[in-house]
Amino acid sequence: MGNQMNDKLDYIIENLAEKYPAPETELNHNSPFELLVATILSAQTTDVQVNKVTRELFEEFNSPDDFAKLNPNDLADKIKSIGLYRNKSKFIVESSRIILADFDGMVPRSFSDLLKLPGVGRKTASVVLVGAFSTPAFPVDTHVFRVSNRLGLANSDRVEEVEEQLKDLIPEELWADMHHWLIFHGREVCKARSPKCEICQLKNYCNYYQKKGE
DNA sequence: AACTCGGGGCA
DNA sequence: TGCCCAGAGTT
Repeated sequence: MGNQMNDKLDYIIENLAEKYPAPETELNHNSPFELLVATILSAQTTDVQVNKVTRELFEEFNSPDDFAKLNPNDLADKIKSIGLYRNKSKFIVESSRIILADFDGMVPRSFSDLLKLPGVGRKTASVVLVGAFSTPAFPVDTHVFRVSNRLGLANSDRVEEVEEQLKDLIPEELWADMHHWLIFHGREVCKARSPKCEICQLKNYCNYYQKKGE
């Protein structure tokens, strides 16, 4: 049983070496703050639109100081194309104010402090820790959650548990690569609604695929 | 635990 | 043109 898991993990790790396209969906950023904003904007939002909107925003504004001065309604007008824009505008302005008031104008570098910012949950906090501060973390978004459960790398309906199970299973030096791979695989193959099991190299290791065949 | 926020993309 | 997709906060 543990052996099956090891075989499966080994197989996936070997396939990591096989190149998968660099995620152009990766949130680009020139500063921790820009990554924070981009990640808040990305919630519940499929894709590259976020990079475009973020670039436009940061041509005009740069620092928490700039954003803290904004009227959330004005910011909302600039980010309409990504949806949920009223919430996200409020989150970004309010987070900027908290960063100025409580964190010396610097994006906090700890998980617990990041969670104090509105619009920042465990997924967003983890993305910032990894992307801005090279701090080991394992962001569990819906791709990671779904793919891990289907493949049997994790088994839980709770995000926190999936995160713990993955961290226990995967050697820390592989967290980043595994994370990229899970997201890529979730987007391109192991899709939420119509997974392309026929082309999946891992179907023979997959709980979901086997259950489907029964 | 269920509901809300909102658009873009694709069948 | 309607259905599907993706997190965090609130009730």
